[in-house]
Amino acid sequence: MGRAPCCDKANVKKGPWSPEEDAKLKEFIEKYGTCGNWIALPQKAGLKRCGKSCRLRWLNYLRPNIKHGEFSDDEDRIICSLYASIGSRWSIIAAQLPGRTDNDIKNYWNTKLKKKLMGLMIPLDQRKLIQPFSNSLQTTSSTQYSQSLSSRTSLSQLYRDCSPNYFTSTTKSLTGFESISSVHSNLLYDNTYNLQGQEGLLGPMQFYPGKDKNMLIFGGGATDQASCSSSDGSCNQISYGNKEIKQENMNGSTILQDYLSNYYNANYDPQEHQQFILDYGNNNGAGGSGDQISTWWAHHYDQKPNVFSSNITDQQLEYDLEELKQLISSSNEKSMYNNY
DNA sequence: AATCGGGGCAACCGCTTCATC
DNA sequence: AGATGAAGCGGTTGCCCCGAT
Repeated sequence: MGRAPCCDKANVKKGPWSPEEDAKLKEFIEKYGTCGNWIALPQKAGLKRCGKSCRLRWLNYLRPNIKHGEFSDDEDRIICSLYASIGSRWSIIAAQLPGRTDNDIKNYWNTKLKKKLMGLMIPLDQRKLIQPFSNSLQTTSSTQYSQSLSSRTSLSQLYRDCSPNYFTSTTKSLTGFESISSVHSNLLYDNTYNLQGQEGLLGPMQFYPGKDKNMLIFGGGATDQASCSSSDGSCNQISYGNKEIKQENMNGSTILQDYLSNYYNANYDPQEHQQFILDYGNNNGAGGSGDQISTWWAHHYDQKPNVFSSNITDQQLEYDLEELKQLISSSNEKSMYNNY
């Protein structure tokens, strides 16, 4: 014997609410409140609805200060951070977003945000934005490399691996990983260069040597945060905050090569190494920094590297994308098993 | 113009948690 | 401490809309 139903199912209306029903419910609650009893409310309000249905309609749609429409980037970040920390506790997540309901956030996550996240970190060659320079390189597959990255590391771990001098802190807080912005001024000062491309000056770009010689991180560029001022347009000095950034033109490719040889304490041969480039930042589509670097590299070193792209910006790195992806796939697997 | 399929979202279902007796 | 019922919650469903064919 199951539990007694909360209402007389035969006499309650189901389906979408009419404007008249909305008005009745709103008027009643504004006048008398919920009286602490949703089950009894519909009868008092003259509605042929289940109490649970009234409660849901009020909480998700009718109550004051409900926010509908597009979610902001900030809201996205909060949802992602909390989902990474506590999972699908929608009511708790909703409590951090004034005006949003748990149902709204759940729907948004399931229909848009999840897909948006899963779409990040797709190798550029899969997006058909960069044509591989040589067939042999194409078969060494940045897909394989990115798969091996996914299986062994997270994006934040990758940053730390690749730039051990800068990423000493691995503190993970409730809201996610420490922003890399705090170390950015050092990176900019040491590692910002102008890249001289076939079509002229590409830079300024930042690069960070990888722990693995086959990996080079490029991205961001200083243009997001930096300002360049000069009367003749040569842009020899760039300001970042109060700091002036040293710049050199990498027109002969020797500076990068020298820098990397020095960094690795060994002769560095770009044709042997650096077949994989992680391009990060918010301009890594066609014509973006990864595309430009790939072209630049090909021009100077006679081979086109595989570019592994992440649409992630420093501010967005408050949650761990790879962990989120794992969470998403594991929850998908779980619901798949539940169907059997 | 009709049909189809996918996406988005409101609403429902049923399980869990909480409060009260 | 256990029983009961209401509220809360998350997963799922089903309808509507819109774009593609």
